[in-house]
Amino acid sequence: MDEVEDMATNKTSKDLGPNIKSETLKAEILEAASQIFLVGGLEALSVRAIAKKAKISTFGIYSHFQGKKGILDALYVEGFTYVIEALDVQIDGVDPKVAVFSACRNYLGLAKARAAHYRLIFGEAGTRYTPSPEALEVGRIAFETLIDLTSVLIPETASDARKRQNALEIWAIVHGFVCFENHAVTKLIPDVDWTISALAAVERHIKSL
Amino acid sequence: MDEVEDMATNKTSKDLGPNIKSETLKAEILEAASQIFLVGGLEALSVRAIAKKAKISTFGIYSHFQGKKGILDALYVEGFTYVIEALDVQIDGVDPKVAVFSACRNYLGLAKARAAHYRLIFGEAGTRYTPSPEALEVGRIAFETLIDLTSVLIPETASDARKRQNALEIWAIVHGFVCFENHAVTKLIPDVDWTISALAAVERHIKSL
DNA sequence: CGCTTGTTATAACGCCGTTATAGACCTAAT
DNA sequence: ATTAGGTCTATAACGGCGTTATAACAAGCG
Repeated sequence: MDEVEDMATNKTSKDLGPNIKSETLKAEILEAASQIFLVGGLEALSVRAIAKKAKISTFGIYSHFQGKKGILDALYVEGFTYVIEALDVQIDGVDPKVAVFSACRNYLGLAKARAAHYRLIFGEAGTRYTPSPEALEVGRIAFETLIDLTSVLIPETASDARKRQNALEIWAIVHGFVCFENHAVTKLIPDVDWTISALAAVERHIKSL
Repeated sequence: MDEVEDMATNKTSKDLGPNIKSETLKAEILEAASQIFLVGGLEALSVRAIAKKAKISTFGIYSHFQGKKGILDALYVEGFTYVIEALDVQIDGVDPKVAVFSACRNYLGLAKARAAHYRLIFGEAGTRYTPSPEALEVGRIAFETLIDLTSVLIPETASDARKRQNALEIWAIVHGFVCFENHAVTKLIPDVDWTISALAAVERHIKSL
């Protein structure tokens, strides 16, 4: 009896082992990719560089992530996850304007601290990369989160289209200023505090509501 | 006397010939690049593709444009030149709001008709491409043109910083909506007329002035 | 004609993402 | 213990990229 149970336990343990190892390795690969991306951006993110940092061969990128696109999808999800986190501010019992301002500040901070992620989710890779449906879903959730947040600024009776337009307007303003801060032409404008400028534009918008 | 003049003329003619031929070839190379770019964007714009379309070897890209960067600089200049043209609307004797609206419509149209140029001037190539000082100058001129145009909306006594902020706000709005129209997530929103949405946002901004 | 200089086609270089091949390892059956 | 089959993965190769080196060609001069 003891021998039979012993063999069964060993077999169960061995079945779980590879799965855990595979998930751990996948996480290590993604961590390596994130670190390279954070410092060197898309240009530094080659499968050879990731494989080297994760101490595997390039083949591992394909078996665990189905290739570079899988890596980009994971980073895209990371990028929009950061956006969702930035928008996660206290709404209840807080002045709506203060809440939205706080979120915008978070967003501007994220765009700076995670510049590569930000550029990725805004299409730096161009037509060479199309996000997966799963990645797009996280983006959609982020947008819904933005709509919910910014809706506190307008009457609850407003239509869905109105709420969406309001969210898009605020997003356009903030995103626009993020772009100017990094744009080859506008970043050369002297004596501009881009955060202050962006928040001033948001304030103007809020006052117009 | 006639023979001396004849030889001098021949020598002058021969000196001019190569220069004209070089400029013509440079223009043909750039035309080939523009056509490839217009249809296939940055991804299709390889030196081999340009060389093939211009019926030269890749070496010609280097001797005439000092490499791919020179091509990108020329396209960057083209991109901002289109922007300047879009902003070139009648101001005198026209309602300021109508003038700005007209320019915004032009801008939105340009962003659609010249999508690859637009993406290039807004950084699609990322850190792999840095515009030359000459290219940046055209961008600066475009921005100055935008400031001049949008200043008709505010009092002449406004400070330069105020005029600049106003221009940035309108630019952020319009650019933001251009981005959403093409963004993998937001472009999936059903039943959105992006031009109408963008112009509505601009109108809200103008009313807030 | 031979030599020198300038121009340019073409192959090679090192990089890229990806795939094919070979090798290593494990398991089951005999 | 040996063999066969399956799975995983390192590594080389493939075809593309931007760029440079090499060889070939053309023009000019003595």
